[in-house]
Amino acid sequence: MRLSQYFLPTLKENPTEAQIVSHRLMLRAGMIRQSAAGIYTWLPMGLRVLRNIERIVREEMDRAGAQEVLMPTIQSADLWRESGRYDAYGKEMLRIVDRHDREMLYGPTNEELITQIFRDNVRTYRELPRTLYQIQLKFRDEVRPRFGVMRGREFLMKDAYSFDVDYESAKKSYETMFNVYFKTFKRLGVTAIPMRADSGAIGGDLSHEFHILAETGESGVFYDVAYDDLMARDQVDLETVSKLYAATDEKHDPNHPDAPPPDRIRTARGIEVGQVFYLGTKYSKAMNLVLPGPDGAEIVPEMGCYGIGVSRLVGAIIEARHDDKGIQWPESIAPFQVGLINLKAGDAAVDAACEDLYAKLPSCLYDDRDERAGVKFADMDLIGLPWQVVIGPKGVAAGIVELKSRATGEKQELSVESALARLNS
RNA sequence: CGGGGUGUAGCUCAGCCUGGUAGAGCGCUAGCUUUGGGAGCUAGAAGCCGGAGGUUCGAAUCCUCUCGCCCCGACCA
Repeated sequence: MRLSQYFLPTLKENPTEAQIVSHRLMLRAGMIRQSAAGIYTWLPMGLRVLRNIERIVREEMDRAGAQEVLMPTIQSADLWRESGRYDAYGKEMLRIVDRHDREMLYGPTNEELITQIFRDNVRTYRELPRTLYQIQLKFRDEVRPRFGVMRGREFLMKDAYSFDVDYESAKKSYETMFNVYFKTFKRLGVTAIPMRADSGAIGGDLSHEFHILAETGESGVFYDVAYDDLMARDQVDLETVSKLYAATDEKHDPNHPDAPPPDRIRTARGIEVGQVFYLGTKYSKAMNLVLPGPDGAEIVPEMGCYGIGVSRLVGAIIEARHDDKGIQWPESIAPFQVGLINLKAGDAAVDAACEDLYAKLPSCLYDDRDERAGVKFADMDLIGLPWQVVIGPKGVAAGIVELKSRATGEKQELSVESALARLNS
């Protein structure tokens, strides 16, 4: 993509509406624009990141055997009356009346809908276990939206639902998802520690929250130092993790039987980006999801639900990865892998060298604008692509380009060939 | 939902107290000069001063109401 053609409205100054760093950077880097309190438009740069996160989430869910569906955002109130949540949910639920005076709502979550789908379309326990998921917009009418995309009212969420014949099987589904989360966050380039959690309004008992560690996190977290090693692994099992202590400030109890001695507790701040719940039969029972079981007797499937705040992750990852100049994207979700800076647009030799390299880089944002060098460096640092290639008249004359890592700031001068080899490896 | 702010040009803000008909910096447009870390000069364009009432000869400024947005708290992916 040529920057001269790209819709990328960057800002030099911080908009007053944004108070925290990820929100500021997302506005300044031209990723989002606010359209109403807690409601955002995703501009091309932001959308690329959002899609990349989605892609990784989707790949890991699919790999674990979950199947993607897409449920509507607007649902009928009657469905929610079946579970009793239409009245229980409160003002966070956005309620709508259609032209026929039917009561509708914009879904804040989807247990009811997915349970209905199962009830209406599954005939026997032999079809279990199944895990379905979707990546869809949700709406929760927060009293006080804030922190940009991290605490919006409209947000993009991956929500998954598992159905099993019994508790043992449900626990396996839970563990599978637990591992999916572990791998997903790892691929996203952040450390997300699973903490024992309350199950909140959704209900159930077995539950973990995944918190990304970031200095600006909303809640304080306390965890066993053993997590440092654990997080470096490729896979974890639930048994191991269940024994390790990790809690947010509201649940933290130094006297808890599992709590390690004080010198083995790490204190940090965290942003919740995912949660896994074992729901039991709360919804299946309430909504009369009943299947013929192995011995002919009826069974009520055991459910689990698993959420990842996809849009929130964009902000959360920025909170975890930035410096005073801008964002530092992990390669896995970067909107482009390389930013190519032409220091003298209009100079035949420099243009030719840039065009040549641009053609050979599959994921490259080429700053071909007629701007001063300082502007280009500043914008490139702000948007945070993992690699920068700088080409100017001096370098071209000497047959070299400069390669810079955004995250480490490390620069090296290389021939075009070795720069290409480095970037394409 | 309680408490506190704030709304003036695309962005950041001054002007308001003490009414007299709109300002700065950055950005934008054009020209010249510059050109390896957010350039300089010159000339421009750009605002129903959030909205509605009221007071007044006259309102960005004073009064009333209203809407938006932000912050703290309670609540949450």
